[in-house]
Amino acid sequence: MTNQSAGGPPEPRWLSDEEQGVWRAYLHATTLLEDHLDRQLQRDAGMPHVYYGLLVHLSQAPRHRLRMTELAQDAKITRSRLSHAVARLEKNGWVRREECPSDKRGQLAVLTDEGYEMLKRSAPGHVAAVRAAIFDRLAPEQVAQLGDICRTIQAGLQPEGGDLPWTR
Amino acid sequence: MTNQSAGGPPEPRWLSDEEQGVWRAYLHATTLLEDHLDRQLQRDAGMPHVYYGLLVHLSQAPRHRLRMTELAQDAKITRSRLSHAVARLEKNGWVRREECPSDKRGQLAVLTDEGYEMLKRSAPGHVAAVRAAIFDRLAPEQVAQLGDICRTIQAGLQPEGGDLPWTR
DNA sequence: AGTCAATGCTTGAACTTTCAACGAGGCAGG
DNA sequence: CCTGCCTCGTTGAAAGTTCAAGCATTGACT
Repeated sequence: MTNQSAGGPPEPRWLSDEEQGVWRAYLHATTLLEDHLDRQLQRDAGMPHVYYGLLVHLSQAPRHRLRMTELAQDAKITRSRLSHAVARLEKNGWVRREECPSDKRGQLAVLTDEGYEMLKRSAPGHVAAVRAAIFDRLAPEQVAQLGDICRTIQAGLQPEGGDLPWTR
Repeated sequence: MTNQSAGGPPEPRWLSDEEQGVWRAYLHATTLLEDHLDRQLQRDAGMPHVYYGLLVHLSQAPRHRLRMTELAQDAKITRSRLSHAVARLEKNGWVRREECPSDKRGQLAVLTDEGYEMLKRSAPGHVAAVRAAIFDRLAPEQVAQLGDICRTIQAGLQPEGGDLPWTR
């Protein structure tokens, strides 16, 4: 009898006590982890976690290069943010820009050899940090559960229909 | 035979394929969600998600007031960040600072009536967004699983021993 | 070819976060 | 009371992010 009354604005469906608890735990866990990894990488690799992720994506791409827009999509960040980030990484000598042969508007972000070396140096420490924070703490079922949960959430937020908001 | 060889540095324990997949899914889900909620709140409440969280914490505190350090701990952010944030929220008229009667160094962050009203206005929309992204998509067992997982991760990252890094 | 909307990426300004340094007050020991 | 150290919270500058606007190219339509 508490929802869906007639007159005014619909009573919002509040979170149950359990849901509130889960939401709080989620927020705390994710902010603590983000923070932790950001610090770890800032210390050991001289860049924030997002930037590191960009290098990782490039290192996994065919010739260590990716169109800007594609990289932005892969990393789930805006093109604007990527532009600034690549500018910074370029100053560090870890990434280089190249013109796209097939589209004169396009740019390719290319992982330099130096960037690749840096990645090889810092990867073990980073993996260890991720492992220590997550995979060494969770039971195998939990890892699988986390995967399913994240994939579900992700799917709900992805504008899968093709109406990409990466134009932002 | 791939780990723990004798000579050089210990071969790092890389992530298995499944672990990599889960980690990727985690990163994507959390960044998309953060992004989504940040935008939702920026649009509907004129502030980022973290700032909204501060108001929520204050609204749940005894007399709508909290010591700065305590608020920072609750929200899992640094005191410096909080200082800047409160300055901004003060400009908006949603928070006010008060001297702490028992400790002259201390400051209390107080939620103003205006801030409380703003919270009441924007809460329904925010809850709806959280619900739409998470609780309406996950099965009840998954919600429980997510809670356990997050609490485990959180516990591993909390400097529970009393060596608080909130001094930062 | 000529037009016009859409795409690819960049830019600068405003805002937020981090980092290191600081001033002020508390607290303990002499 | 004085000294030295710790905690509370703030500050300014540097770094990162967002937002809206902008230029160049492309693609479709005529």
